[in-house]
Amino acid sequence: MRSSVSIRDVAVRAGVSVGTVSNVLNHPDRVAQATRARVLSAISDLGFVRNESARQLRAGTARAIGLVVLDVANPFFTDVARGVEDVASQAGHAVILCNSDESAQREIRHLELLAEQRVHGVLITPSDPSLEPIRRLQRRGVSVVLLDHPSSEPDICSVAVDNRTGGELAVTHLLAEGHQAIVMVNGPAHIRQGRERHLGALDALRKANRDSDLLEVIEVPMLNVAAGLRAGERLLARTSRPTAVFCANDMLALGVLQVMVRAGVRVPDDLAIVGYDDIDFAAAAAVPLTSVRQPRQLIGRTAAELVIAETMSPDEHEHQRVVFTPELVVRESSRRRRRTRRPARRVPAPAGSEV
Amino acid sequence: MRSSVSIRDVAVRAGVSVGTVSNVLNHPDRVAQATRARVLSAISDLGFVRNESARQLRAGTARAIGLVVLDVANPFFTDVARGVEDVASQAGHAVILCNSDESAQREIRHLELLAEQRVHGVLITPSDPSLEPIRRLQRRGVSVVLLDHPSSEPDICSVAVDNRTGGELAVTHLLAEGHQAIVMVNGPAHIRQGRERHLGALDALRKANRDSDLLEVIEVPMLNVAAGLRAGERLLARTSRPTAVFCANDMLALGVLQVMVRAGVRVPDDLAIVGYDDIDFAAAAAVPLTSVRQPRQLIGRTAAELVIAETMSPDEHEHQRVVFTPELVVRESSRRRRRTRRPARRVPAPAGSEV
DNA sequence: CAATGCCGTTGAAACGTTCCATCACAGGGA
DNA sequence: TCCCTGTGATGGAACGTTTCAACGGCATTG
Repeated sequence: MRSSVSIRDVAVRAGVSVGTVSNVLNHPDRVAQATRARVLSAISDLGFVRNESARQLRAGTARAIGLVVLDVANPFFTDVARGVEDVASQAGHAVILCNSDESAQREIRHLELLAEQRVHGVLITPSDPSLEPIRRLQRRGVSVVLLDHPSSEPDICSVAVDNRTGGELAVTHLLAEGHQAIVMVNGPAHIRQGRERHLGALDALRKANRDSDLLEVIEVPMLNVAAGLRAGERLLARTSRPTAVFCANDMLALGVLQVMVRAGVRVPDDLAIVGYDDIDFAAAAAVPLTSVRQPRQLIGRTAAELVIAETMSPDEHEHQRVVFTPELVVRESSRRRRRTRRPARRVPAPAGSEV
Repeated sequence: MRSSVSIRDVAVRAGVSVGTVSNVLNHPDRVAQATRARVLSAISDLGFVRNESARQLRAGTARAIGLVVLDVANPFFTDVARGVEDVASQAGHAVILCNSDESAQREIRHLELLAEQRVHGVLITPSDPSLEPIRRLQRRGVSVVLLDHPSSEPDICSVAVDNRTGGELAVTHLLAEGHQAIVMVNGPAHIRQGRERHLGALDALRKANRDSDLLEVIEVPMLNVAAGLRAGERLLARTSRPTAVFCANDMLALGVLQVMVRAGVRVPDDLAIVGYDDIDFAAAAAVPLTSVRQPRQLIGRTAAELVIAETMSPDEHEHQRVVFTPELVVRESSRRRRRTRRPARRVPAPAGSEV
């Protein structure tokens, strides 16, 4: 319990005024060497810890930034978070990590909370397509940077990766491998990333002069492994199966892959799979997963730098729209021509495996 | 910018005193229906958001609990975090998530920060074996619960899984599969979990009347995939290789597995691998990974409940030491007798595969 | 010697809440 | 008529900081 010790107690013990103690804490150069030493020893004697809420109340703003992501369990976001954290802690800011679970309602609650905390800025992957709660926050003077979501309007910073190009890369690759029936396993329609990746997939078809019917979409409610498993089971239960699946992220792809491997469906021979994000686990999957790589940490770093820059000088700040370009990483899960990975392996080539 | 609107502005607009506005916020029953309505509409007109630091300053404590983990990028911890978050948000608390990266120094910095924030309680997986920084926090009246770390002393709550039993389960299983040379890939010595899993492994040897030389230890600096990759390469470079590897967690195991698969080492025939934690990705690995399962979310939930209970009634609180029992999940990565998972597969059985 | 400038320190105001003792008022019972 | 009670509203104190104008003392300068 020890009713917590305040700056006043320290002042009494050191025989100085509270103002001086505060100066020792915040402007050590303003106070004489001897006094400073006295105050510091009083601080350590009493075990004084500055009360951040009081500091904040006076200062008007917290030394923290909020980070709202769709799902912390997704390694993509933890990597982004790592980038954010690096930059933020460099600048002396704490990071408050929130999970919206792709729910607009939870997003609103978290933003409310961050507003009450008077955070400096917020980095957010929006769940609510209207961006309305975010606007409200902005109107209150909080700098906001959209994460993994390009801004359509010019009055807000954003850091994103070109999802449309990513989707196009993935499907162009599958077409080049000769696939004629592709299913895209996508998240809920209000998740913009998925919508854009889908548009990119359609671009790929168009550019290859293929009919857009070639691509069918299966929508799942969440972007995690469990949803991937269910999608895989749905695919398995069908009478006519596609020859390739493009998943909106790696978690879904790993789920689908797991179902296929268990059911004895050969990947990629019977079914090719392409994921998105290239999380670390993609390379270690049952069949190493082809995926679209995004510069995860860099996204986080850039976003954090933007938000900090904006809070430093809100007036001359120019809103930026940073877009990174994704990159296709081809691995075994989508290679028609199978590499003889394991020396002992001598499997009769399935029909149609010649490219 | 809109210099933020305070409770006072609301009061003026609604034609009441600040006390009344505060009552509307905190004790709505105390204020008459009509007044309440007037105040509420003033609040929404002005877009008032309560200043949490002011509230906190007055109340003396934040509505938040801190969660310090070794590595957010480890799915084990994100699952634990999910459990914590569920319980905490139920109780109206925010969760401040910190990453110690297994570094005692970062741990200290984070605890310092949490102390400044006057959090209600802290859940922590300690990096610093001395627990000294944690003691300091306790002395200041913050409730602490050790996470994934049994407490040796009776004056602190802890929630853990019996690591020693887990280690024993893993190695007993490997011995039963006939392995004669086992390597344990372990994290740094100051990480208690790893030390205990190692002790359990030795228990298994003893109970089977085997010589303890049978188990060799490779120590790596971190418990992540990258470290696992390096460990795998070290193993690969050796002239005499073990027949089985037990990794201190799944991230390491996935790293080792990836190296082996790439190098054409057959798993489990040439090298069996057992991991620890049974993260979701373990089942989806190149060769589905045998692992020791821990009740991840439950650990988080229990710890959060304990810390909240302790902060509610610090005096009559009985410190508890909760220990869960782990469970071995056997998958293909350690099964001597290979199941014919893929119909096409007909691999000549390697010598000694008959159990 | 007076004026000036600098350094280190002080004391009080302010930040936005919550809490609490107090008060105004209306209605009911004696 | 007076007193009592209960309901709602009020005003100010308190929480622990930071900031800032003011001040005293000392050295320097004219």
